Amino acid sequence: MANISRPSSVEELMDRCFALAGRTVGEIAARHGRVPSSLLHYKGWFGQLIETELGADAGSTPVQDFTELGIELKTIPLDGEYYPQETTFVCAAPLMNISGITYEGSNVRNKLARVLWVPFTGSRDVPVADRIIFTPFLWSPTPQEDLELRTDWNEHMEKIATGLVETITARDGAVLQIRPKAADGRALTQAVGRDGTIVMTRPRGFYLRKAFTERIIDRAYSLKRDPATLKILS
DNA sequence: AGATGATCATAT
DNA sequence: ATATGATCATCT
Repeated sequence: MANISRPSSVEELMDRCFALAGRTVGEIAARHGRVPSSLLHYKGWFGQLIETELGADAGSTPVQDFTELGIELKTIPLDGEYYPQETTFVCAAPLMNISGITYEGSNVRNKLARVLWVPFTGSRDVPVADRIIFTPFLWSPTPQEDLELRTDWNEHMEKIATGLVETITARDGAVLQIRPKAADGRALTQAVGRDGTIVMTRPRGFYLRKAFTERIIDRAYSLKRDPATLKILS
């Protein structure tokens, strides 16, 4: 596989995106090696494939995928009716040394400031190689969406700051939830405890609820779940 | 059926 | 262990 350079402009990045639109994963992956039959053991495979195709080179460093362009890349699987099939991981939830952190300066705000969404077929009954890449699009939170995110973020961080991490469940947060994010259930990390002490707990991450990303998809594609308008996806 | 909690791969 | 990339699968 030849290396693909970083796109030097948003236009160049989007041109590469449009070249992927409507094509199958099998076609795109042909020059990258074999396509897994299931994503069970390769959960991030598609995301990494698209990163490579678009010229992202951040690797596992903690920066945006396209730093110079200020853009974060997110692939999102859609089910048979074009609804998000999974929640979207945003970033790890800080559980220590959080005094002074504000929503404005948070990782959540930064990551979601400008996102390049790459929707694709997520249905498990469709072979990975046959899945379709829909038209990618750029998104930034509307003032309303930013407020929704801020509200949830503040609520979650207030609990974390006061030693209530363990009381947070995935049911909390209207659009932004907190769930475990680790290799397995044995992974532990430090967190603020009840009396300001340090306790060990499971690492957590911020995730966007499907109802939230569904609105984003709807807006981008002007979707009203009307079969007649679905063709624009491919 | 859909959401919550758990888990999978790789690099550093 | 933490960062990146996420989806799986059990439970309600």
